[in-house]
Amino acid sequence: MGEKIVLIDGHSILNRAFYGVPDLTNSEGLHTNAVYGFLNIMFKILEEEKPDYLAVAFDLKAPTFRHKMYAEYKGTRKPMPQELHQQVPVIQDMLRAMEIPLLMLEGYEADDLLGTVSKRMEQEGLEVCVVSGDRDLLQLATEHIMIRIPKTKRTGTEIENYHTADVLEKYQVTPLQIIDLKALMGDASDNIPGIPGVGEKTATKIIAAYGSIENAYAHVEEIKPNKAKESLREHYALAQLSKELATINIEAPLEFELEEASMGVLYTEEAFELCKRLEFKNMLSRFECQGPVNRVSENFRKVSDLAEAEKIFETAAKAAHVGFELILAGKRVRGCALCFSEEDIYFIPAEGFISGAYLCGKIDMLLNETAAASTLDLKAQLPFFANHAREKLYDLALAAYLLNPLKDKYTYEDVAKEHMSMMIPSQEELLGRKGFEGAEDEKAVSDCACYIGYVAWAALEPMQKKLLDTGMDTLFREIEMPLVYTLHDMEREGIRVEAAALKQYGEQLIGRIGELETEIYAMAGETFNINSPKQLGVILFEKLKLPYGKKTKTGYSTAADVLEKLADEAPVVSRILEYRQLTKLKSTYADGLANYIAEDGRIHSTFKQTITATGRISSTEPNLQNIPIRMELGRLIRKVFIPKDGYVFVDADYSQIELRVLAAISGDETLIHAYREAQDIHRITASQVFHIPFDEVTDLQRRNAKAVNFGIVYGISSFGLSQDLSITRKEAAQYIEKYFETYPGIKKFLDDTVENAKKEGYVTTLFGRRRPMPELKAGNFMQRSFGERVAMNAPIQGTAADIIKIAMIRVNDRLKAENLKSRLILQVHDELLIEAEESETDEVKRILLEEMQGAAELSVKLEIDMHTGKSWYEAK
DNA sequence: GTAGTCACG
DNA sequence: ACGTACGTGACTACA
Repeated sequence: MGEKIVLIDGHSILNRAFYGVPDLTNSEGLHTNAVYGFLNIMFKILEEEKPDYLAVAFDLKAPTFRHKMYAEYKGTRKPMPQELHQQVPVIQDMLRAMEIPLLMLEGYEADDLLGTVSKRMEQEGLEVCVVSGDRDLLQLATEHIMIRIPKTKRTGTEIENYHTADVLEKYQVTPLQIIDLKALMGDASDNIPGIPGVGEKTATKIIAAYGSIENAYAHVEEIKPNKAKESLREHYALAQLSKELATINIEAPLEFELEEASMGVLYTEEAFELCKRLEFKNMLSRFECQGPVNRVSENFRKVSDLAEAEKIFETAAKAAHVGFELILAGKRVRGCALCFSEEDIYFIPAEGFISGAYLCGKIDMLLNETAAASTLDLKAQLPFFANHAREKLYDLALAAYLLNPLKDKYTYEDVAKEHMSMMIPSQEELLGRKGFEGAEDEKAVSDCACYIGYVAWAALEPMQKKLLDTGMDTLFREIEMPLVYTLHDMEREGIRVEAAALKQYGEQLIGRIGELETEIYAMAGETFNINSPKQLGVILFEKLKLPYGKKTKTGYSTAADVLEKLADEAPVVSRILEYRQLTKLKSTYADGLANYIAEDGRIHSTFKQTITATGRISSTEPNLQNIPIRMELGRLIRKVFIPKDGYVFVDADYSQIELRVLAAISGDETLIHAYREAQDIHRITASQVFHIPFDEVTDLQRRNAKAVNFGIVYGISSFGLSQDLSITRKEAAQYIEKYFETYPGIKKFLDDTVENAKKEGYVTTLFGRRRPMPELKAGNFMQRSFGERVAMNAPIQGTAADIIKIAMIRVNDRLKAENLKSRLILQVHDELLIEAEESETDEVKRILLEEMQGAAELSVKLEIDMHTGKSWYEAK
């Protein structure tokens, strides 16, 4: 068997991939789906063919000989969409990085280059495989040249293969006759004209019978049907032109050295970096076995001997810095990972003479002795530690979050990839879905732990440097790291919930839900699942023929704002709205929360520090940051949140923190002054914007001003404001214009922020937190506008988040420093809730006021509203 | 697993 | 012309 070469039709496969793979975008806003699909097809072919040589052909922009022959050639072809066009240089860079030669020649199309090279290679005795989405290439098929046409189907990519015989079988003509076929039937996609009145069926019959258009023309009188006969007679010249156009030139003057196409490693460092940038996670795993990266695992050691473990901890304490990770299986310590050099990478399992408690104690000690230590996800490990020095401790998951808050996970393999350019297997790959809890493969457990320890150690230096380079070092050390301990304290404390009262609340809802259900079915004339937007849509908009407003991807929208507009049209609508409200309260709050009440009668939510793009924290299992308050019925839920005996709740929230932050960081004199002057910022805004005396501002004017104030914080748009106020876009635009006239500093700040975001690719908060802004590089209006709003909002929301984080740390620390029994238990973005021992109430209030107000020194004073009560309901 | 909806700041 | 306010998490339905 001779050697084999694979030749790929670059544009054609890229095109096919573009339409076959759903849209993908990396965090820079680069579209990547076509590149991704291309590589997948290429790798699949390479795996199947295992060729000795590989090259990819591309068209150049310059006109080809076909343009000279036929002015309209490809003239009317649909231009490539921008999203695809962007990806052409990207795939070319990728192929170059993989050291695959690109075949390009001015005046020739990729087809011609493929034809030329495949014929030359065939002559040299090679097996040739040409990959294209374009059936034109079939004319090249021979015994030794196989044409492969990938088709994207639901089940994946299937590839049709054609040697001479396959073409004959499928098209009833020889490969070369494919050209004649095209000359008759034309090809819309290639702008080959063809002759009128002849389709695929007739063309095939004619060519099968006469062999070529020339011979067919010689026997034109015999041709049937009549329509084809006339057409051929009349348009023979056109058919000849088409034939020439469709003929692939196999003698292009292309310089091609076979040796350069020799299959190399493909997985070069450069290709790896590019894959990383494009965020091709799956693709990266192909690089896994390459290079030195995985050699670290040769130094992994499992240590089960107590004396040896002692020794390792001793050596670790003297190291420049140490990476560690307590390996947890649910509530059990399964061991610990320790790393302090490229050679010293250990997993110490909690078995035999080594107990979990021993390991926890050793790490606590180690942290007090060591110069610096790093780990991933410190908060998860804190329940197992007693006390240790905090200053030299680095949680690298947090560092990774600060460096790019847009990712959805910050696992060790992710950190390794991002910050060490290293591909290592993930926990799931090593241990399966259950992780350390279920894993029985001892070697895998040890390896996984060692990988974690190694990354915790090795990533510190590059990440520390990046934090310094990005100006986020202080934010990391003084806000995010200390906050870990604060959040852990809050999680451990939890909040007391009266189970019986919660149950009662739920039961009280059931009756009314049942009533509504009956009424809705009666009004609809049938029973259906009211909770199904799909079924509900059918009832409202088809059966009851109500006018539908918005449509969603899948059908009619039945969202509350749509239904509210229909409430007057049919009485069933308001019942549906009420039904929705009540079932929400029942399922999410009454029943939902009950499942989370722990043995101690309290709910311990988890606060997540690495989720939001803006720097806020989030709350899960359950989410205690979205307990109802706006509607009275929902608000009543808060009566079941109560302080423990002898305690009260003290609730403090920042008054309009985001708008104050905006006033301060924009430096707008008028707005800053307004905040110094007046209590009611929305009223004074109305007065200033509408040029009327403060006392004469109507409620409507105040409401409008308030909406504009909110809109500004969200990254204003006339459309959004018009929706909110139910006014026209024009009116909304006028409000905004007047607002900006009144507060020119705000306008300048927002404009500058967007401009700077476009230039730098990110925005920052007052404390240096960054949010990357990939959206702004995107071409389409929708995405770009979204990016602009985000750019305006992120510094505001983010700065407010920074401020309350500072306040939380200080409040929590001070409660402890003053030996108080009162504890911080909740944060709801601009609000802190403290469970205060009754006699400490005044001191707690003082601490809250001082630390919340003092968290940041702004040109606008931060005001705090405070309430106390015997339930969360009362304390608001 | 995704889409739609709705609770909060 | 395009068609959304910014940031989250939980629940239900449905493929």
